[in-house]
Amino acid sequence: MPHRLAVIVATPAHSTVVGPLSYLSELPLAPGTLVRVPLGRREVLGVVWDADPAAAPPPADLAEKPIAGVLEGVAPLPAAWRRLVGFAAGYYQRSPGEVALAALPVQLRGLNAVQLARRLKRVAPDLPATAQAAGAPALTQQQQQALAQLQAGPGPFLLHGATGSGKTEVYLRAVQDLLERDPGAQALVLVPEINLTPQLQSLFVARFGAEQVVALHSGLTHPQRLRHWLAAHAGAARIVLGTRMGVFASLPRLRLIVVDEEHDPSYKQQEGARYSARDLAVYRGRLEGATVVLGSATPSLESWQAGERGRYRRLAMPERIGAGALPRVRVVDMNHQPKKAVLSPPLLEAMAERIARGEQSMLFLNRRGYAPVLACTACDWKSDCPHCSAYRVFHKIDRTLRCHHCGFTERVPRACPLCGNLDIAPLGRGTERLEEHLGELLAGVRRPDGGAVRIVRIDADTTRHKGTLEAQLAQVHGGEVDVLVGTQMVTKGHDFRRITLVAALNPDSALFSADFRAPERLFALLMQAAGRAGRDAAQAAASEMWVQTWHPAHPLFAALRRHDFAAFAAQQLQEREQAGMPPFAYQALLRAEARTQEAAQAFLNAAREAAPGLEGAEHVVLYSAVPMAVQRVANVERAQLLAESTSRAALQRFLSAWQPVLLSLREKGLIRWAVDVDPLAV
DNA sequence: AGCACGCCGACT
DNA sequence: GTCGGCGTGCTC
Repeated sequence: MPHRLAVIVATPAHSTVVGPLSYLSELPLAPGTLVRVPLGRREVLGVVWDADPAAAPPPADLAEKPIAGVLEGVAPLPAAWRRLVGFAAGYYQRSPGEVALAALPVQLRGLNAVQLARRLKRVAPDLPATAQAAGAPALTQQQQQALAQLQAGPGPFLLHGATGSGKTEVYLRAVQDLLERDPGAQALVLVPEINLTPQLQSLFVARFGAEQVVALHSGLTHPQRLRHWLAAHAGAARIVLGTRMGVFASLPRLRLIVVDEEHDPSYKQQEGARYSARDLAVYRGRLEGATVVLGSATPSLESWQAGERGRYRRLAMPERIGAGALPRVRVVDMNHQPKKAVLSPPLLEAMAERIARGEQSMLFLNRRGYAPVLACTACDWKSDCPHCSAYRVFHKIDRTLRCHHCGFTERVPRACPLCGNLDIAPLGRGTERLEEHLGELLAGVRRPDGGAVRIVRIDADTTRHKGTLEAQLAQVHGGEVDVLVGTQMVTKGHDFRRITLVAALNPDSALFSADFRAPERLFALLMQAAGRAGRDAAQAAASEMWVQTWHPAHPLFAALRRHDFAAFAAQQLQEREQAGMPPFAYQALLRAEARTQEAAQAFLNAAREAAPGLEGAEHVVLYSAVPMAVQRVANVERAQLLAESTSRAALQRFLSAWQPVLLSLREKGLIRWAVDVDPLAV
């Protein structure tokens, strides 16, 4: 008598196939076993799932097929991993199959038994971990205290450490301590961006040896990804460094999870299953009895509030290592500067002084390209994207107009396409134009060796090719650059020792944004940027962070001047509480994409009308359907509807009850829809 | 998601 | 007369 198996496969969330599929097998197979199963006319990878005793038996007329095969040599995925996937699928309203299969290396799908056996042989042997204490610096007192509390346990911990306070060393020591106590244990260290993995990896490899450490992120080739994944899954790799996808790594002996820069929005996946790797890390830690450390100089208000409430234990490291003071913050009131000045005279003067002394400055402007819009001076033509409700950005370097939403690119027209006027002008400025402008402004300034000022720009455009970011960073570190111009990309993580002046040119839009999280992000960005300056203790005293603003009296700047995150957080949390916003309320967005805005909104309105009476609905407020901020992208109209509740559990119950209703509401013209739980931008 | 089937425009 | 556009529909 063949055995009946529940198997999950990569079915998308809104397919009519919900829940695990039922297959037959000659042999009983443990949950977590990787299998190949026939699906339609294809054969796909699946995971044997835990049988749900409450599930209805499959219908009598269902012709169950036998599985096609088992992936031999790969141990079944552990129960804790399956529970994590099951939780994530439920919480973020997707199918377990979609979550699970997205978390597995794609090569598992394609390899036959022989190829897989060959790959398995290459996975590093299961050696006990050996911490090489060599090269470990002595800990400061505050680092020792943080570490002692971590070891005393349970957590989760929120490590609130100023930039330069040595959080990374605390992570390294926590891992070292873990491996010394338990040579088979595994640690997972997450960072927000793939760019930050190489430097972290070299630190960990230097401390623990290359054979202990593997990376898991989207920048790996398929064979690398498989090899690293298998090493973690087999327990051979003791330390896994990864981006948000790493939270789903299979780690049979996971004991420690570090989420560095926990406030970073990159931890929230923005497509498919829209999970928060930080939140799942906390859940996973509880599930597996692993210590969780969330680290940041500017924690998310969600995490900070959890600290206030005692749900997270806060560890404070307010001081920079060495004598390094935090840079002095200088707020320039643009109301008192010459009209149209992009760089205020005092800032320009301060930069010129640094250049003359052989020091580096860094300017950041959150807008790449030359100018965000090109406009005709005679009529009202502007460089709209024909496919999106957005302007195309002028890139002077190749004389193109590029849409940053859909990628549509054209040569800049010689004349206005509407009226034929030859005079079309850039409006506003991006990093490209700033770089050019700066070259003119600093043309008369000389370096100590009498040479001209050297400016380098770092943004997504200059680093498109592999290796260029590293090369540009090396230029900065090597002192071959006097002024660094860039987007927020340069403010993250990179340790520039020679920079003594950092300036934010145009941060005001975030102060009055419709997005209630904009001030939080701006404060984090400015604190992060300030942290770039004065890393070298010898120069720290003279380091400065400049901010140009039209609203110098804004409380955000007062807190920034004092480097006082706690004061800023308290003020923001008070505002959020009064307005009933997260973390004092829980949100979910229903997003719809359709051929027409009407069709998108019709779906959302129907969904809203179907809500009353559903479980949890009495505790959930549904707002009106509205077009998204960028209403049309690549000729697809987008709209969304906000659901909000003061009870996370009620919101969850409601979303689960809503899902089947949404499935039945497919309007014509509707392309796709998705639920985004705990959205970052509303 | 794939991968089918299924009905209407420009080509060998 | 076919090749092929992508609009619905199904997969244990």
